Amino acid sequence: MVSLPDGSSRTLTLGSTAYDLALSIGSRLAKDALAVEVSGEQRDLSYELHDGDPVRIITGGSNEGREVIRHSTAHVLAQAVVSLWPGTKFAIGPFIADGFYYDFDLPGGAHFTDDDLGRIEARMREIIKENQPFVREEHTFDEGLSLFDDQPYKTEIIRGVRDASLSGDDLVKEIGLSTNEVSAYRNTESFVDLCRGPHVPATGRLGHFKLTRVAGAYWRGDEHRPQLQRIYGTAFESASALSDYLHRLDEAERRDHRKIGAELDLFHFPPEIGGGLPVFHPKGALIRQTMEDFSLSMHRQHGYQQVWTPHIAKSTLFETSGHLQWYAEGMYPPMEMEGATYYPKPMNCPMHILIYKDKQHSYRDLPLRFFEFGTVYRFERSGVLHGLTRVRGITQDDAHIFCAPDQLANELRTLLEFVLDLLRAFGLTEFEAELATRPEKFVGEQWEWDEATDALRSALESANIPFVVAEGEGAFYAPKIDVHVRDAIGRRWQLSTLQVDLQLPQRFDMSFVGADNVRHRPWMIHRALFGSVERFFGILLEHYAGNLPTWLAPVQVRILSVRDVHDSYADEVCRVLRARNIRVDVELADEPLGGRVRRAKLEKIPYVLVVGDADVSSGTVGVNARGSASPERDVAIDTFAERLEMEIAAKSGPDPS
RNA sequence: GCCCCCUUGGCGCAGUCGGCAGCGCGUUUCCAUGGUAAGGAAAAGGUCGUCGGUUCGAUUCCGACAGGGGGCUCCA
Repeated sequence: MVSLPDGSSRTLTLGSTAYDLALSIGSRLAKDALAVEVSGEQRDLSYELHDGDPVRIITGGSNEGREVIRHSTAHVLAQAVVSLWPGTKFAIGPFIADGFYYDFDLPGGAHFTDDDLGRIEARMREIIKENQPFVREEHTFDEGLSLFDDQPYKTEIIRGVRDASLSGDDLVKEIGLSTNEVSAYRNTESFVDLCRGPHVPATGRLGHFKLTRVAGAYWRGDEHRPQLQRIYGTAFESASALSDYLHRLDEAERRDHRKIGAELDLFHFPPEIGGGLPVFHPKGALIRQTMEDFSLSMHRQHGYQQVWTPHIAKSTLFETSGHLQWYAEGMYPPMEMEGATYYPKPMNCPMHILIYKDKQHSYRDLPLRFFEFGTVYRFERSGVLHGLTRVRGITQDDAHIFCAPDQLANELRTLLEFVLDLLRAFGLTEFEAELATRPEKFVGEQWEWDEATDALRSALESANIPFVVAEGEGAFYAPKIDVHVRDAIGRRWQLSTLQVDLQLPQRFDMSFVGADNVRHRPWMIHRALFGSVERFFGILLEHYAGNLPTWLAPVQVRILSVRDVHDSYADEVCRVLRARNIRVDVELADEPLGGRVRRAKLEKIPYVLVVGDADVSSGTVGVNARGSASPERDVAIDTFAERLEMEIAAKSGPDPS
């Protein structure tokens, strides 16, 4: 007798397997079943059930089902590669968020090329067609070591599991083997792979897969260890689910901010300047300035004072701040000048601290909030640069708040509300936060950490957004909150960071005079809301697929005259709108209307106004809004302008399309 | 930095099994006067990323380098 998730139970004959159970419920379920969860542990369908087991059948459409499919497909990939490159050492092949990968060490140091993917896929399809069973084998550690004695990566894993098992470490679970023996899955006489399982019953259950790319990847992610050849792929339960996924990839490609940036003439990366150093063209600069202006006005409303600091400073400043000690590999190399050594600044905080320290502060001054669009330079290895989301010259919307310790909690609470308000104004509405707490190696006093962490936690609780605690993920000097957002197609981006700094005030010997007429140490909050202006710009372009809301659009309105006799009226409408600070341009009648409308649409301009005979005589315009199915005729100019002004003030519309 | 891929007019791409290169968009000019996603014609525009090698001859084959892209690592 076993129990099912719906509360019912079923009686089976002794020795029945999970597959027998599925079959007893329905032949359809038996056909869809891939694996089973028994007492919270995933098992194969061939698993023999025991009396009283709580059982849940795993089918293809679920996340767990897909994990099983992907993991099993990874094994097929490994078998295919081993058969095509005899002598290959294979490492690990897990499922990942949207697919799976497998890492290989090819004989003679060979490398995969893109062309190999097709050959490997073809071999995989043969293996699937053969409908090879996945047969689970359980071995002692010693048996495992001899079974895989020609597979050094496998034996390394087995030894790791054995040692962890002996020490009772959690690592055992992490690697995926949960008892003091090892399990393996055999597909054929010659192909067997170390694995926790579960797997689909046979390769015939697979087939909706695609290999996507090849990459180099270091064994265990350690660049000092051998570089392996990785193949990425994905797999689904059905052809339609696979094709939906491939469409989502196309959608992400369509939204790529680098592509949109080129199409809309917003920015580019001149090789003459250097990798990761963008230039913003007039339209891109306008968008960026609009973002920054709005941010600055919000900061002023929230009690921030704007400051300005230089781009380079003497090495002694970064010695005091500790950057040269802790962050040197992220810094640009130094410049020598008149006997002193200068560095481009990697962060703005030391300079803001110097502004604070220029005079003595009373508790009455606090909190002090210094804000700056500070451009910092960080050395990023060439391989990690990626459009605007990963650059070497970064403009942070950076501020440092200096407060008395008893002000911290309140300051963080209002700050977090501010963060969310600002992001919402940019159309981002789904937030998830991460609270990173004290790591094992830390500086400072335990009570300081506890107090700062509690203040961060209570800010999160009062902001009412979902958050997870990342135990031990904080920097060595401070706990922090990272705010993540989901964009229009559900991708997650890390944006804002709020960090309570317990160290810099001390390193710079900062102080304020308290009500007790004694000097105290202020606490400091680092915070950036966009994170980096460049990165945020790129994320917004992807979120909106280039269809920026009217307040951000570089050209808000384009006016088209129907025929050349309407040109002067078009100019007149342009003057009227421009006088109301609306960003508008005109394209006169030098080609047919359809072509000009099309071009304006491709430029993703929010409103296209068409003016012809009827409009000239009655002072109206035809309004073609981005995303609307049909244009609106005979709208009075003032009516349109007022509507537009309201929309700009509300930072809304028109709908993207 | 490491692995894989890419580099042909402003942009997107063909192509040359080695014999001095083609399309579409865009640009310019002329014609067309067109009420909502491409009107027509003509012209201009490329030392095929750079340097070296093989060859009678290289944009094509080989090598190095540079730039870009996808990953690894790291992070905003």
